[in-house]
Amino acid sequence: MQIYEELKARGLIAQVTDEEEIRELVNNGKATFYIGFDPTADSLHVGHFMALCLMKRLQMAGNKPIALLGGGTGMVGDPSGRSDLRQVMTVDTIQHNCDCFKKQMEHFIEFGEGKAKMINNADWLLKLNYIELMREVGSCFSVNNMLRAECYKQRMEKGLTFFEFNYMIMQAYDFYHMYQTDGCNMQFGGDDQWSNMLAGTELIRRKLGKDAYAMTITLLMNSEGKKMGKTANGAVWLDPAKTSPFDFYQYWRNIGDADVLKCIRMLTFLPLDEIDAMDHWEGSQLNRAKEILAMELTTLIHGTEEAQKAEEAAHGLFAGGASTEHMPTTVLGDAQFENGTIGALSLLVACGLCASNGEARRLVQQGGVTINDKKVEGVDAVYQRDDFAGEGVIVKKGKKIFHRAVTQ
RNA sequence: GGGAGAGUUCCAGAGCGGUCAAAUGGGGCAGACUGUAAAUCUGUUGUCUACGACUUCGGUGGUUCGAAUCCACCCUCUCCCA
Repeated sequence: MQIYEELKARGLIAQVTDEEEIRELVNNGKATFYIGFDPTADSLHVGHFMALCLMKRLQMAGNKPIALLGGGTGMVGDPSGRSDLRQVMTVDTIQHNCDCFKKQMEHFIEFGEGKAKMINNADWLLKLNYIELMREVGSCFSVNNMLRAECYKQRMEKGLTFFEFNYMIMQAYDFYHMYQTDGCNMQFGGDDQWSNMLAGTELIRRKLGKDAYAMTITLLMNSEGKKMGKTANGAVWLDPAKTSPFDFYQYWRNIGDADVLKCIRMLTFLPLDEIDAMDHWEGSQLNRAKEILAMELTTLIHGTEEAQKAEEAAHGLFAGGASTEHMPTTVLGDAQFENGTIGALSLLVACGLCASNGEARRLVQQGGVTINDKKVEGVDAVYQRDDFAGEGVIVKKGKKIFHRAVTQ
């Protein structure tokens, strides 16, 4: 099976500008393609990971990848599909985030001579002169068309500033620029980027009279139509300091039945026939598929060793006989103890399991806290300092959240 | 530039002088059920030294015994006209 067919079979391809041409280019290793990453945070997330996987797959098929850091476009911020204005980032933040992205990307993709290339659009965008830019490309954009673009729909109701409106032009300019400097003839990106990407192929056609292509990756949505890779507390990050390997593993382990196979197909490198075999699994058997998904992904992101630790920890906790080894841990200092004891509520807050004393109180009253395998019966429960020595104390919030507290 | 309207707790959105820590829905958290799933049902959802106290309704000042609610100015946003 050739690469294009494989991508299609995995459900990764959302939209393409010219299927025949793209198939031809990609399958024969003739594409030089770029994917843009705007430095909106100090870590990559699952969406970026999908893009990086795509990059890797296409690279293995002989195509030349360019990872484009959005040091310039990040100065503006993409309004696509958003209902409100993005927080405008400071120059320092953008630089910091770019550095973080760069470091993480190097784990997944090999950069260097003859391999993948990494460039930053700050290198050309920041130098642009307003009047010159307008004279060069301004006449190639129809405001009427831009306003019709799907990505601005939501903003037409709440208002779109001229500042953000320009984002599309910046992104189009990137493609136009790299087409000339790097022979970049294709752009990939999330499906929400479709309008911006078309703006680029259109600009190249108008300015240079040449054809360039664009293809979007299906956005990872769950069966309820919500973007995956997000929790109530924010994204599922690739940086272990922001989302621990254990939490990362658990996110995928806890995925809904309806979404398991789709995720395995889109996110893992398992052979398709193996995945098709799982397609018949039903009911609680799907739990096995969830374990496979969680294990595969955690391995890809954090390495075999971390993945195994996460799996062991999960097995330990849910199959009884909790292993405290890989559990998130809080070290309690002297200040937290009063006369050698600490109250249950303070303990919950100290471990970061509750945001406030009141929340902890509620939780205990509702019977949601277990400490050292014993349900906490009252809000005035107290623990001795000695209890925390050695292995420490296991605090369990609800059914799935385990935390360990120790003394120094 | 002119005119109209809006800013309420995580979000949407009621409230229009005391009975407001603020209806309702969503989301979150917990309990029951279960397969570490989904659906469903129940409770809960500002803070605290907790049957009481304290701080919140864009900002600042004012009227009043009393303000999310009234007035003034300011800021932000939306809509209509140019």
